Amino acid sequence: MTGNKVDDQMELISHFYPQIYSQLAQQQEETVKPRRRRKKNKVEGRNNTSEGVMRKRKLLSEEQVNLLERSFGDQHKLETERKAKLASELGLDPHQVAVWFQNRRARWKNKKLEEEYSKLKTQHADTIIEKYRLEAEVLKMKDQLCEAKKKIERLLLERKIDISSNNSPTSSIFSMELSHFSLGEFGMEGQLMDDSMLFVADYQSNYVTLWDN
DNA sequence: TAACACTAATCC
DNA sequence: GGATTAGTGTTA
Repeated sequence: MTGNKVDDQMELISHFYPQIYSQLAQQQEETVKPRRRRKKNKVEGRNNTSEGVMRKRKLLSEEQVNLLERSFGDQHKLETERKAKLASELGLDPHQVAVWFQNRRARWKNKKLEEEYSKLKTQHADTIIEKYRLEAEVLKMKDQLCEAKKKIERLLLERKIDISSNNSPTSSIFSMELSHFSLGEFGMEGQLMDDSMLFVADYQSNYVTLWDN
């Protein structure tokens, strides 16, 4: 029952977190050894229960469980002294108290494991969402870059046309002004160094070569 | 020998 | 069928 759940969790971890999975798998390999199965309907040992006789499971009272829970809340480990004290307080066999603590620790561990797993699952989902958001942002920025390039090309074309058609002294001043241009809508400013090289400053004033023919 | 993992048996 | 109690084998 519990084993299958853990197997499912391991499968998911192996899918989403291969690195973590390999670590866990290694830990499991180191700790889990093959065990022999217990035969069915053979209750023996303590209380002189005879072979083949069905075991009667005695449910603990609410009061007993409450005290055990409080004690477990204080400390998960059960020392011999505390076990004897609890057993006498509850009117139980010290072995029963030990078994109860053993089972309680197992439940606590399972719960912790499930919590850890669901935390990992949430983190994974958040990471996927962030990945998609960043991918969309990259696409948007690529579009912006493409538009900026088009605009710059138009400006360069206009400049060339101006230079060739207007050879007056003012044309050089005009071209100087044109060599520095603004692409405010793209959050950029550009500086044309010559006909083939262009530098663009972004918001942080980091100059990058936009293209270099 | 206690703690643990696994399992069966039982209860609800 | 899930939760609980308890038996069994292994390990440190």
